[in-house]
Amino acid sequence: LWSAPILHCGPVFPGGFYVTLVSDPFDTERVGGRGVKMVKLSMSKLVRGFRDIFAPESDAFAELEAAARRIFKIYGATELRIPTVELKELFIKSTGDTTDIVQKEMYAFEDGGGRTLALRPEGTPGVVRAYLENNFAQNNPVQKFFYIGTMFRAERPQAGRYREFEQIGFEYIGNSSPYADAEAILVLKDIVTEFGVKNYSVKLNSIGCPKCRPAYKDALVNYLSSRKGDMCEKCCERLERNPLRVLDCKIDGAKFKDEAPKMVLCAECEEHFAEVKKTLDGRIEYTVDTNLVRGLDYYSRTVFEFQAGDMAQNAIAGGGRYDGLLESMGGPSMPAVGYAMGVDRTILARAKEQEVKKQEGYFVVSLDKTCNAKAFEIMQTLRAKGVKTDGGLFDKNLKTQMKTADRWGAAFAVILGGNELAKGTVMLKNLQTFTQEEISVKDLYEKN
RNA sequence: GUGGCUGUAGCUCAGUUGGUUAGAGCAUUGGUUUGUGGAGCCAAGGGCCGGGGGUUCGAGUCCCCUCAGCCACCCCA
Repeated sequence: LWSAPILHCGPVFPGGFYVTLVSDPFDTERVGGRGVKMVKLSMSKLVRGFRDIFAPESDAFAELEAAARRIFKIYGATELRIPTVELKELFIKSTGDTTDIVQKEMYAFEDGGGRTLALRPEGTPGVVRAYLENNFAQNNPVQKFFYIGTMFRAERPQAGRYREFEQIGFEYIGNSSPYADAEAILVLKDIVTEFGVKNYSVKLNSIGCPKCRPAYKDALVNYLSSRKGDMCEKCCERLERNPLRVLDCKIDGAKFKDEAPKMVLCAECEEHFAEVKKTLDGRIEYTVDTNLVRGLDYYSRTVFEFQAGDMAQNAIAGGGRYDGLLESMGGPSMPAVGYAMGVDRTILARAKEQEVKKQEGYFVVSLDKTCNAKAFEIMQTLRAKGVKTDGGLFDKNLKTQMKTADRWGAAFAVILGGNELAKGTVMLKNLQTFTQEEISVKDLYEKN
């Protein structure tokens, strides 16, 4: 018993106390005998990096998800719902065992059956696993999937960076054509536009394939090793794990940029990239950024990133081609391209652009008890017509009801008092222009 | 994960070299002698001063620990 962890037992007593067994029998605070302690019940707290999302932010989530579903449907993509938990090794194999995501940000745990599982840190591995496991490669190889769900990474939280965050992802499997790359980028653009983000920029690059990248990587590592003395500590680490990142270093990356060997794409990659750019020209504004590198191991050829906002976490979406991933996971050789969009960051980007609160619908006000029944009837009739209608605070005074109408964002107040009730009319007040008119209830219904 | 800043009412913030019962604005609730909100007036409610420990006659204030948020790094969406 004494080695057991703290056990809660028994009911909560008045004053918010409950009895608990503690593992240390010599606990000095014990009150009820050996190892038994009265503890003040404390309000459960939100876990760091996790959060509650209320309206209007929760509305924005629903809006973006709806916009994405509309656009994906137009592009012929189908929704794939993947599980939140996978075997940990899936992420090690696919995301890459050198990435920070796998090395230190995964929520991994052992379940009761001795399996080592992990909360998904990204969606692509699950989608690919589902594709392979259900043998799409044989039966119906070309697939356009999208998914919507929250991901988990144990990073230090910051604005636009949470430990549980939502991503909307797109994976186009089985098409090696540069048009597939363009399609992935354009479907993303259409969603961002549909949702209403205006100020964003698109960065594009090609990081080559297993034919041309290793040669470049070797040349770069060679060069950088010779310059190790000029590098910051962190870059020396980067040199081991992800040498391309050294050129991005804010401390002294610029020193090497000009001298460092340049990426030379092989003929096939060059042609592919040229075709992608040609297809995008005139359809989307973008800039080629030869320093754009993805942090995940599986990318090849085309990589891209959508950026918006002024904070450090300005990447609202990122992705690229991953032709080698399926084969490296034990599947057939199968090309693929995809991306993930950070829902929170996209919403944040739009919120900074527009702060106008929109007013819509009716708020029904009743001035005294004799009018309440009729007022409620008006509310339900408008609702039956599909019009956003609120109200019902009939016990409150007029001032409070009007204030509430304003606060809840109604466009019109429908005011019903004894005079109107007798005549079968209402006062219809436009809350934006301050004007009002008396109209019959019948007219009110017919307007909607 | 590393470094810096912050934490007092629902929100934004005052709070003096440590000293009575911790304040303001906005918000909320009620009233304004009975029908009009987004700047009228009057009144009221609302505080584990993030949490724990220490120093002291006395801590919102000083010290230590801890939790959380923000910023930068790191990384990524």
